[in-house]
Amino acid sequence: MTQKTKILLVDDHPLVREWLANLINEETDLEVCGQAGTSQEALAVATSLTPDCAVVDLSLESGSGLELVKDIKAQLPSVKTLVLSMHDEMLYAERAMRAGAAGYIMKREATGKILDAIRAVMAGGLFYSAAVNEQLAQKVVQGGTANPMPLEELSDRELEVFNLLGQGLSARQISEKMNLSFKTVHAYCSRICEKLNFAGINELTFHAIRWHKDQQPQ
Amino acid sequence: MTQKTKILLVDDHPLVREWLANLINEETDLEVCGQAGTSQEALAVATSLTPDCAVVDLSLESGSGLELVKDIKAQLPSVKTLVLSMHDEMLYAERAMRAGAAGYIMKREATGKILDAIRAVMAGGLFYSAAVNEQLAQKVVQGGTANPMPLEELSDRELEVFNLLGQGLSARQISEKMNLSFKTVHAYCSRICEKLNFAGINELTFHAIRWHKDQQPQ
DNA sequence: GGATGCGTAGGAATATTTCCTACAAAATTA
DNA sequence: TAATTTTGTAGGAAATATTCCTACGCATCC
Repeated sequence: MTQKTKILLVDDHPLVREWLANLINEETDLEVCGQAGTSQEALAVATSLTPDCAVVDLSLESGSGLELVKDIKAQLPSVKTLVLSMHDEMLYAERAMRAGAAGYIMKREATGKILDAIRAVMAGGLFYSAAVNEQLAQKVVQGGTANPMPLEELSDRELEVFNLLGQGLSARQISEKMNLSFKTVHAYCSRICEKLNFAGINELTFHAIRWHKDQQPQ
Repeated sequence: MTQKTKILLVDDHPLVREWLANLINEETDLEVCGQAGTSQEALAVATSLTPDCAVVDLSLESGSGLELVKDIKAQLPSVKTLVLSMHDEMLYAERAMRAGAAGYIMKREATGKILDAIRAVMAGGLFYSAAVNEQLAQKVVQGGTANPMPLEELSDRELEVFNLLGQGLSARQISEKMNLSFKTVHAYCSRICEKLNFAGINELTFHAIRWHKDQQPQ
């Protein structure tokens, strides 16, 4: 063996960091070269230690883990990033992917997965766990890049409805506001669901509300 | 030393469980006697192994951690329960306390705290971390300030439904997840609407989703 | 030792959602 | 330009969901 793979751990739970460090340091080909609890710390440490791989928890207290992933990608493109998350929804997996993460695993998953994932990304691959992949496969747009919510594909009216849904209006209220038959609004909803790959109005509304909230700065 | 304190770990993240097990087993006076990832498992294991203390994660995937705490209290009153939570708010600390937990600590907190907490509850005491205590004190001091969404008024089950709603689940899905008739879930929804002054499930869901989003640091 | 709150749930009347179908105008593509 | 797809619009029927009521045992609170 020439050199161990140097890993930087970024997680604001000391517990998780310690546990991971332990796990990793028991491997002969991997070693933890540094730890950080915040994004700022992480960037500083990463710059000075030049790890091969950064394992980043998405839900950092100060600033978003996603931003950190982006920053690492921008400032230290040679560092592979593996995202650890406690969210099992796609929402984050997709965002992580777009942010430039080479892998995404959930804390719920088995221990060994993490080591596998590190090795997979170090081998130049991507590691997205099975559950994520399944869902992702259905959402892949042509060209290989997965787009989390291709709102650009919505027509003007569809987007209008989407936006109104995000404000908490019901389909009926929207139809009144837009002076349309509620049948029309439902037709829009169906089309939006198709385009965005949602199962029904429930899922649609959920994402619309979250999206709408993201739009508002604060 | 006569006997090590036997501890049962209940958390649906294998990572956290392993980490905790490691941490605990390094102590001379403590030992992990069993682990569980679900409420059902936890109750079964607890019954057969009769641990001295159960460390329970509040946010179990199947069923609520609060319910588990109550069940343990009811069926195995000799088992001390220590609640681990990733929520830093009072909302859950208070409920945990009332459900019969002897302690409440947040995953964010330092490692050593957990061991301290276990020893504290085994010594017959209560362990609620500093932050919780402070907030409790403040709450006692400043009496009635107008609260836009008085979630404290919700009962445990109502809050559970509110939270699930915020995750984007429909009433039906919630009824399945909680193993209740959907009628019951609807009854909860009505009561929540009354207490929170919402017009219907639409408004309720809207606020639940936004609230839920605020809870996640992201 | 009633009154109130909680967890649970059934019935009936409405309202909403889903799934289809339809068609003219506009846009895109062959 | 002719053919095809996307938009904006909406109706019908069947499946579901929501609302509003009622109910009942158990806890807890005054």
